[in-house]
Amino acid sequence: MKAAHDETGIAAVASIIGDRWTMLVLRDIFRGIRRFDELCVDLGIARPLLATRLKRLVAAGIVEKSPYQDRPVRYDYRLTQAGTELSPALVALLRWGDQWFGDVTPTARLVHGPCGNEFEQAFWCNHCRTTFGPAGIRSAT
Amino acid sequence: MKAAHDETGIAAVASIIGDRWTMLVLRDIFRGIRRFDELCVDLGIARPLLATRLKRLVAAGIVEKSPYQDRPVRYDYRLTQAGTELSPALVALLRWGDQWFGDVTPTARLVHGPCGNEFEQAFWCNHCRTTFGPAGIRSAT
DNA sequence: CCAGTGGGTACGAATTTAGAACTCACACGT
DNA sequence: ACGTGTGAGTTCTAAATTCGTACCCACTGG
Repeated sequence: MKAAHDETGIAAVASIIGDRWTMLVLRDIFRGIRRFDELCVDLGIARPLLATRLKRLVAAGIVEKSPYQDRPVRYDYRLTQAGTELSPALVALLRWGDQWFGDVTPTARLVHGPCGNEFEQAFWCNHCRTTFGPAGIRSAT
Repeated sequence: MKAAHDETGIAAVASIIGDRWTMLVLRDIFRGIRRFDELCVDLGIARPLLATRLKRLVAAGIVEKSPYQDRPVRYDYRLTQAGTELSPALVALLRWGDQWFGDVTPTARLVHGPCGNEFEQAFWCNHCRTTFGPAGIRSAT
């Protein structure tokens, strides 16, 4: 893990969620699955791997571990603000995955909290006052 | 690589971009770096790894390899439609990474093609006719 | 005709991953 | 008081991946 030199944003992102499980763990926490064993079962991940993934996410400040009861002390994992703000990315990945690689069942149904309806995701140009899709992007060196 | 059973969208996504390099490769292609050697140098990735990553991406239908000259035949790699439609996710990840983990230099400046200005990314609820951020999302089981 | 460039392969060494089994603390039923 | 169950992990080993160096091939320009 030498990822400490070229910390250009995505490099950091890649070093955090760049493995086969972390993204899935995040999706599950995002979906409301918060307990160690539940995650373990739902993902079919081996326990040691889940443990290291969670530890890494906690260290990165993306999820936090908090006790949800004492007398046996039990913890759950929930998103921090940084974690919550990952949702645009998660949503985009999720939809893209469902669109191009999903078989039948969509991964999760996400809705607009206040009204309960499905929503879209788009780019918005403040200058042109218009929304646009992937094709409208250009990279300005 | 057993990822063929629970193909629930992100599982597929995770099995494709779920390693430390693929996302970075994608970012670079997205940014306009298209040739093997350029990618190799820009990323600091070992050649064999880049080769397998590219092969995987081609197999997944995300990038395609096309000759940009013959007499020596030389190829470049460019995004397919599926690849292009990954951009919302890439943009979201990129911005999130820059915001929470970037040092100073943003990864890339992306602008709205027609006007050249920076843009935003948001969720849009068609029912409420309003845009909203991460906090407005709820998972409907 | 031979050094240089672009685009890769082949092959071990080092690191990760996967999974089964084990631990520990407490709670509950009897 | 005793055994069983549960949540949340840790330890240990074999198998798979990753990395890096070194090598190969086609072609071209001098």
